[in-house]
This record gives sequence, C-alpha cells and structure tokens, in this order.
Amino acid sequence: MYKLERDFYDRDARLVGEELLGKLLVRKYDDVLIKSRITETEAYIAEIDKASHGYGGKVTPRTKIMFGPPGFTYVYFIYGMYYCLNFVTEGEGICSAVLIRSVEPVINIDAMCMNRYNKALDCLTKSQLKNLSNGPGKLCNALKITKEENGIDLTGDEIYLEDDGFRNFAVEKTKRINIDYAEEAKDFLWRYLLRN
DNA sequence: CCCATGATGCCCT
DNA sequence: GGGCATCATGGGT
Repeated sequence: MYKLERDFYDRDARLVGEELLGKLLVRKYDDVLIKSRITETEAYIAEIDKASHGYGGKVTPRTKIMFGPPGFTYVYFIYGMYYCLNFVTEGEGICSAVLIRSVEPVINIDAMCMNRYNKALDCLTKSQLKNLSNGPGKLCNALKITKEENGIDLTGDEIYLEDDGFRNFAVEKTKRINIDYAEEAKDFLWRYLLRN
C-alpha cells in the first residue's frame, strides 16, 4: 500500500485515466476517513479536445487550475446542482485532467450513506445503495466534495490516492458520454471502465 | 430494465 | 442570455 506522488499525475491524461482504475481514493475531513475504489474515469486534453473546458487555450478563473502543475484537484459546478471531481495531469502549461466518474465504497460506507442520503446503510433501499457513488455528481456528494475542495494538492492529506495492489480486472475503453457538442472529440475512446 | 423530462445556478460571452 | 463533463423521478416493458 503506497500513496501516489506527483510524478504519477505528470503524464498524459489518457494514461493516468486508465491507471487510476482500481486505485483507492482517500478522503479525509474532520475526524472522518473514507476510502473508495475508482471504477470509471474520463480523460480531457484541451489541445485536441473540443469537450475540454480549456479547449482553445481558454484560460478563465474556472479553468486556470488545469493549466497549472499536475497533482491538484479541479472541481467544477454543473447543471446548477452538482459538482464533478477531476485530477489535473501533465506539466504546467498543458491543460488536461481526468474526471472521476464512479467509485465503489471500501472503508466507511456509513459516512458515504449519511453524506448522500442522510440515512444509515441498513436504511437504504436497494436502488439507493446501487446509486451511492456510481456517477460523478453522486460520488462528490458521498465524499463531501464541493468547490471548497477545488485546487487541493493530491500529495496532501485531504484527498489523495493509494495503490493497494488491486490488479485483478480488465480495462474497457469507450466513447465519453454527454459531450454531443464536441464534434469529432465525442468519438475519442477516452472513457475507462474497470471490468469484473 | 429503459427512456423522457425537469430541476437549477454558475460560467462565460 | 444560452449552455451545461448530471441526477432523481415517474411511467412503461
């Protein structure tokens, strides 16, 4: 079991996105510790990707974190209601990131249930359990991640990743979803899913 | 299971 | 003012 350091993130977002599968996402706040396993990601690389918020070198207050050094969070607000968690990849000046689309609970599922439904695990319906953290907005709710967590250093102790040696799975690569506006980029196979 | 729809507010032009 | 890297819900199969 070891923590991923900055060099892990300082690579092509597609490679990082694929290698994030199976890693443990650790979240600490107050006296709470939650660990979950990453099961779905998507890569975004502004230079060649019309789906990226930074496409065309568009530096704004929102996107500037993605132009900075690797190994920081990029959390954005979407559809007036939800947050999405990304990890910034590659060196300073290169706008790229990986969106975390789905995680599964590993440690402290109770805290995740309370954060998301304000209900204990044994009070959840089957549907609520299935939908606990299987979407980018859902997992931010379950892990208590909001715009307050934008720009966090992943080598710190609030949000970081661990490799626990979990390797027994196959990787599926598909088109990314909900980016129909992105023309040719919508067909890039930059969505990575853990199978098994 | 699937699909259609409405919610809701920030960001950027 | 338009658009959006989503989700919960409700109804049909």
